[in-house]
Amino acid sequence: MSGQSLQSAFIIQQSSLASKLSKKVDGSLSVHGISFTEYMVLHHLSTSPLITMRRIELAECVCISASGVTRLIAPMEKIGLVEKESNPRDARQSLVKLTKAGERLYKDASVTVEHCADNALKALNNVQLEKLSELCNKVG
Amino acid sequence: MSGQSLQSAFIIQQSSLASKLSKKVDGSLSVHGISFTEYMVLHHLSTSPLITMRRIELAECVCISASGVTRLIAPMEKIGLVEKESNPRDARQSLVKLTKAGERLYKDASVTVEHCADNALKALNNVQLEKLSELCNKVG
DNA sequence: GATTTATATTTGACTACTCAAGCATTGTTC
DNA sequence: GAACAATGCTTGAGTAGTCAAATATAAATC
Repeated sequence: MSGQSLQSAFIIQQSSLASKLSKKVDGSLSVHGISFTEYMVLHHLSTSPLITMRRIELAECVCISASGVTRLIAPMEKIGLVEKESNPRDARQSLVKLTKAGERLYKDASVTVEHCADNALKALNNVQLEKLSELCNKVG
Repeated sequence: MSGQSLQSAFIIQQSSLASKLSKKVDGSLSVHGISFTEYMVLHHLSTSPLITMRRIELAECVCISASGVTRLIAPMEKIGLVEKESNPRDARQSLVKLTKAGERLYKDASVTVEHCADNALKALNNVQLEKLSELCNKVG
């Protein structure tokens, strides 16, 4: 038996768990016509003070590349979930702002995500979940 | 302040953490010429009793689709990390078996993954990591 | 203030998947 | 044992990203 370190084992476990969870959430969001990644954009925008973010900030938050943001945002803009704003102080930037429609969709989708999350995490009580979250927070 | 449930918040936190961790591991594995997904295949094969698995089992373990396995395994077979075997009892099956070279690469890559995992998880001691792992296990 | 360097974004070419359809084989049912 | 359904796998077409190069603007340096 070649012993595997606790750390390696956790990395593998975590990757598998994340896959399963994100597929669940992604599936549940399909009724709203958005992916989990798009939901993440709406989430980060709506929790941002001016419901507006730079594309690079979004990339960082959503854990994708800058070009990934460009390609992700384009269709969201087309269907009116977000709109482009420019920063008068810096013409390089292209700010992304949540629209009213985007905000509405985010609220609706959040209900779905909550149901899905509750269901996926029903094996844990609130104390356990808080502990888990705290430990994850230490890692990241 | 629209309160977000503990559950939703965790799903988002977890997804972001998984992204970061898997990118780290993936990057570290590049010196061995394999991706994290390919490492997962080697891992599951090498911990399997006959170092041999059906493609559908692999798909399940690695959390990708059956066609994903087909496309993933093809180049691994070409470079000799795994080989195809057939099941005399069921001609539909195409078994995947770890080769000696695959085993060697897995061992080398595991050292890298351990270093990477140790580094990524250095904020947690063993007790905390065990607790974290146990809680994740309850979820999945 | 001209030149160089750094930053923000987009684009082209690519990779790593996905899903749905197809094919071969096996199992079931009558 | 013939017909139908289910299983294991592959293939074609599409999607969601990646990276490196290009472009535009801003900041720093001389």
